[in-house]
Amino acid sequence: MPTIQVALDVPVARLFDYDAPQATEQDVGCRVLVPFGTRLKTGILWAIATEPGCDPAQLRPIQALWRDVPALSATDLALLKFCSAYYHYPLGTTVLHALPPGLRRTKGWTPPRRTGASVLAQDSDNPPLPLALNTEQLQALRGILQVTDRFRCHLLHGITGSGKTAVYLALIQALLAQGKSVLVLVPEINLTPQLEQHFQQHLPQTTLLSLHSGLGEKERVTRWLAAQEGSARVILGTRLAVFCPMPQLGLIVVDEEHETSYKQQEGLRYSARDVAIMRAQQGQIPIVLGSATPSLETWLNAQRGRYHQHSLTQRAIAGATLPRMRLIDTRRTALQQSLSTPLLEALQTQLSQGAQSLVFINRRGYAPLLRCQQCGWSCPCTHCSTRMVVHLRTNQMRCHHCGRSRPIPVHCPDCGSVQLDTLGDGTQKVEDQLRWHFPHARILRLDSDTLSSPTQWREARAAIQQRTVDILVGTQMLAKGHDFPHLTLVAALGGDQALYSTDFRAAERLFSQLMQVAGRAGRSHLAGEVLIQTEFPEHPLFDFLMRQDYDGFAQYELNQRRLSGFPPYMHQAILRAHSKRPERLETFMAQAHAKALALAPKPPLTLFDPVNALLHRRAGDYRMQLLLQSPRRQNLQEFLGLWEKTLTASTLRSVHWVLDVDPVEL
DNA sequence: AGCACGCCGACT
DNA sequence: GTCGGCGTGCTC
Repeated sequence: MPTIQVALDVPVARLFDYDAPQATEQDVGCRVLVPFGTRLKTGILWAIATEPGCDPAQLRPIQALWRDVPALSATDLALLKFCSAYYHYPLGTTVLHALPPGLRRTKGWTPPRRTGASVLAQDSDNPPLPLALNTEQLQALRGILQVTDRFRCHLLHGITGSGKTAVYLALIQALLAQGKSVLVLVPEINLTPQLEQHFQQHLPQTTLLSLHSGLGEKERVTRWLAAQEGSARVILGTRLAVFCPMPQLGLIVVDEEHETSYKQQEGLRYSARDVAIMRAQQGQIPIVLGSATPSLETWLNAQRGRYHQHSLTQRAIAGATLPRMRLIDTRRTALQQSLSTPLLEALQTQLSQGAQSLVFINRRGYAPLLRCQQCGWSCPCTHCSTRMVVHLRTNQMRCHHCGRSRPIPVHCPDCGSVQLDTLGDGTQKVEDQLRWHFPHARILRLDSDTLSSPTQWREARAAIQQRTVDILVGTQMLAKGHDFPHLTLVAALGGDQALYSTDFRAAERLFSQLMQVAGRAGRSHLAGEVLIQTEFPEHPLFDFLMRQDYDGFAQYELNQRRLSGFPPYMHQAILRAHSKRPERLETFMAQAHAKALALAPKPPLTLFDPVNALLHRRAGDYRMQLLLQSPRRQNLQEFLGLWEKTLTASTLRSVHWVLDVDPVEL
């Protein structure tokens, strides 16, 4: 009677054995329903075992073996096994969380009644548009297509508006013609509808589906299955799509590869970009990482020749040029609240010419701070070690970390003073200031408070395209990947707090963010202008930014990282722990530290002391962390393997912990 | 993670 | 006398 090993969604880093008389090798990768303790659980049949790895008396028979959907392939399972090992995360949890939630239920899969609704209507009246590529685009295309039958990692480094998407499309067409499927990853759910429509127009005969967390449960399973059985040939998805089974996969594209949203910040803390690279390596297929401002990790790999680099240095639309850049020193310029005179003048000129402008401020809400002038009280969140943000429109103070809200106080709860001031700017305050300065302008604010539904996005995009808006005010939601052909002025405010940050990646992020937002200006034949207000014009970052010199910036910043021993010259991992009970958390961290010391870490490996997280308390949880680093990845991985075992053995009740390998936030 | 079991305080 | 707190241990 065969015994099977089952991967289950339990935080125990081990497989569980069951009796399954009906199971064969063909069923490996199938879903099984098993009794677990007093309950039933859905698991994945991981392997057929010749003999049980536990006392045979403990074996229980499975409840059901589901062959209702295809089994995960050996390749799919291998990728998950790799992720579990690399991120030091329990195998069962890794495997189950890679499945869409609809396949994790303790019920079999019943397909929805209506079918085909998910597939875009294929418009056979419109022939595929014959793609016109410029010399650089063709060169990149040919370079990438040179070798498609084995692993190769390509960096497509193209300035904003250089037409990276057209290169992706041509690549997809070429791979589809070879009978292959393609996986395209994008950083944000907001980018999928646009790109999906664009791709579908150019690939009218191809079934193309998007895959992201915004879909309904049934829909997500339906699309996942379409990819798994091979009927969907192109999958366009957010980070979770990196685990989507695709039997004929011939190419992976990671658009905006530098985006931090590829990194999952809870549970299995994977980087979809890195998992995509591992997947391409396992499948022996090419992968293309695209960006105008590659991450320094990727850039260094390209410099070292590990990745093949292709550059697009020209804007794709003939006659389109890069925008003029201007820096405004806010210490030496008159400011009317947060807006400088040159900025107001530039906006006025735009308005009088009927031209469209964008004011970028990467902070939503009205103001980040409400402060009592008498006693300094500043509305701390009761559950987080942070202060609440003023949201004037809804008359709320809101915590951006736990989501709690309260009405805006009329007087200070500590001293009773009614002199409460707002400090700093958010999108709402800037919007108000602009309305005051330009009462006749049509102003549209775009941030996650106004753009929470796809409908709102669609309406906003339509308004921008049809030029019924003069000034857009928005956060980075606006900066990514959007093509606004009428936009000719971009003004960026308040990037300065990034330069006060203790995070060594702050400059890299600010540079890339400002390059992205600057890139929204003058993408078609209209010339663009970019104004950047800062208190620190002497920061070297701005020199490179003014020249839009990514290469120079990367070289400068890499040198800084090398000198100070930071990534990408160093590999890091963080033990992150949290608990409602601070004393237990401290005990756990002290023990974890002692255990790490007991493993006698040798020189290339550095072990730091446990410290409070930057946000020490979040939603009522106390948080601490412990950093480990080594210039050699293998060295770090080996140590983590040993340490992880001792941590698992001593897990204190009520303390939760994870290892974060290759963290992007400290 | 759930969910049992088990051992100590204030209530019908 | 028991209801219920959470501290501990197990799940094939």
